[in-house]
Amino acid sequence: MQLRVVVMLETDRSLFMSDAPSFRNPTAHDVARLAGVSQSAVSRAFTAGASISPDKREKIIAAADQLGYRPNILARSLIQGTSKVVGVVFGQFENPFFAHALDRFAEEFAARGLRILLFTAKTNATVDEQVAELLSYKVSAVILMAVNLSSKLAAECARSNIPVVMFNRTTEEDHAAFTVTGDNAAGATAIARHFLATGRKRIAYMAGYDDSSTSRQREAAFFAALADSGLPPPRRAIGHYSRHGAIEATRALFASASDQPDALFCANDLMAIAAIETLRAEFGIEPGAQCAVAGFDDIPMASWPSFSLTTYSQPVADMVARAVAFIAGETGEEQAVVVPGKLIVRNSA
Amino acid sequence: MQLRVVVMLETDRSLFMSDAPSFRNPTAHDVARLAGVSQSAVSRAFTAGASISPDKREKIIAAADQLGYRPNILARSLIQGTSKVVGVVFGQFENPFFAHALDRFAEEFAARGLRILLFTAKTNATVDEQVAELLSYKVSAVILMAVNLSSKLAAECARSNIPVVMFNRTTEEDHAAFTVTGDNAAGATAIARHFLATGRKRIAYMAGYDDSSTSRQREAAFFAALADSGLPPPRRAIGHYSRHGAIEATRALFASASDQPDALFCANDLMAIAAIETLRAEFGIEPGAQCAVAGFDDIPMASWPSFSLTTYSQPVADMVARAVAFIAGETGEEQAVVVPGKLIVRNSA
DNA sequence: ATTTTATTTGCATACGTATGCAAAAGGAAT
DNA sequence: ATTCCTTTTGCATACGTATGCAAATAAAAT
Repeated sequence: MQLRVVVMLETDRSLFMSDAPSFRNPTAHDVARLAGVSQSAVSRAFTAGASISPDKREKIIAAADQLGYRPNILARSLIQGTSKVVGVVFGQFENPFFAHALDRFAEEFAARGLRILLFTAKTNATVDEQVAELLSYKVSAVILMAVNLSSKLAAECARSNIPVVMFNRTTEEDHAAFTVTGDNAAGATAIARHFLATGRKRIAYMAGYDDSSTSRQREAAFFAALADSGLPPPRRAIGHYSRHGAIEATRALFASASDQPDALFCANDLMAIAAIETLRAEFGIEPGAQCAVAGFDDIPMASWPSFSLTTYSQPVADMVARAVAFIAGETGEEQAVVVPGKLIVRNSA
Repeated sequence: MQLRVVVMLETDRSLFMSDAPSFRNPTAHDVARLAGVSQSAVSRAFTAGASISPDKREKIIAAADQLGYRPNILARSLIQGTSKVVGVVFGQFENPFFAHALDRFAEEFAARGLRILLFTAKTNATVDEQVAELLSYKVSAVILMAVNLSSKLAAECARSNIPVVMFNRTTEEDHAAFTVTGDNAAGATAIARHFLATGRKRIAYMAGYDDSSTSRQREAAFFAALADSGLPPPRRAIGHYSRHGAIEATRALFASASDQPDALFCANDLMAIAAIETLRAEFGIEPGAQCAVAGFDDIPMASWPSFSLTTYSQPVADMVARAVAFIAGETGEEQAVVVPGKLIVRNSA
């Protein structure tokens, strides 16, 4: 009677064990044993273009299916010294422009058998850490979306032969990274001319961040175009590329009831839309007539009837395609690609 | 003299090597050699809580810095049989609800030293492939956002001891996955009661997908609540959880000028906002008065003045926290978590 | 000074796959 | 039948790290 109890305990434990963390996935050796071949053959059966006879491959695949075998990508990457993974450092979830770009990247990468290892960085300070860790993963490329990388880490990437792409940002350092942006100068100039052509005089600019190349380039070209026409430098506020920041910036710009701007160029659409809503809700200003509002990006929301935002487009799909082409080595020597967009005039200006 | 030349050639070659594609990153062995210790010691110096004296660790870290050494995570994961990576399968980039959730996941994971391997799946058919590949990466968990997994693959994950979380979806199969959702039934019921309390009679429902548990649950509860009050089953259209689909669905529901609904419940906010805009732009209907519109999620956009959408909230941060807690093993035996939200009444209904 | 105990260290091996190399097998050509 | 060429196959090793184990060292207790 007592023995019986002991046996039950034993059984119980072994059942537990097979369910427990110690479960071992089948390896290429297991498959090889079952199929009566060598481990090398199994490896070749799962490697496109490897030298193996069709019938043997078939036999191996059958054995693999039976065991539920699946090659361990970590082991493969360890040998090959590189993984089919691209590191993406992402900052701005709030902005649909980047969400869309991430979506496009995912799709383009998938078509090339690449995966995305996603890192998020709220501050530029953390970007370096993230990229450093990406190196440990032997990623085959790094994409920085709307964040800046220190030249120290850019150099480290270069040393490890890992291409770095800055998406929608540029860098002063030469050869630190491949950059792909929209045409910030042309876009800002087009917006400025449009404002001037429609008789705007009291013009304001809402920046993103002061340390963002994108915002600085748009600002510089915008200011220059206005100066060319003899206008004074526009009033200016910083919206931090966020809705919340843009609302505050709008309040600041329009606080003085006696001297409100009659045109506002925001460094991106997200902020421009926030400005439009704030003007309507808090100042009773309907954008388009009394005050023109323009953005940058042409995110899908810009065309929604509620906003009908005049903006300069950044062709996300093209930009992503250029970045991916660079990573795939399908491109020349150029280090900075500028993808042209176009002025899209809607009701807001 | 000649020896000297040879030495220079040697130097030259090694310099060349370090620049060329075949550049080899320093390994733990290199660091060990430089620091005069064993490779094991290097490994221990980089492993928290490992047995190593403080001064030796210091010496090793110094040598590592000098060489630019960084542990190869692939090798580590290979030995340990698991990587600090969580696979996320993501479908809906268009919907800010999921973008926000992804952001929260990224942050919670980062705090626990976990990384995200991102897969996108436009169709449910591809989800199985993606998850299968995730298994090859020895991820420590799988998160499915707004997609369904076949029970076959769920079983395979279970066999490999990889926890699976379905975010904002449920499954009929027992123990196939941990599911975390908002309170679809309570939410839909609350919306229905709100419609009834405000005297709505010709009520319509816009579904997401027919095979989405979320949409089905909301629909069932909504229909049941209306039936309880003796109303006929609402008119119904499918919006595919997309803006485009929702616009078409709205047109279909309001096509007959003689018999337009006076209330519309959309399975999520994204569609509800599209409906609001379509009603305004194409039917001259201002939501709130002539026709009530309600959504589900309470995405940030719902509170924007342009929409002021009545909705039932899904607390993203809580939902994500529950999912992460499950993965981290900080939770009990429950298989399905329902996080309550609340009815948020704004101007649209 | 000696024993006991705790801590640190290196050795050796394992993780699961890819791949250079040489042997074997299969075909083609003579 | 023999040679030659092509394809297939297995052996052995390497990738870079973690870890059990025993030896060595340090610290504590007697």
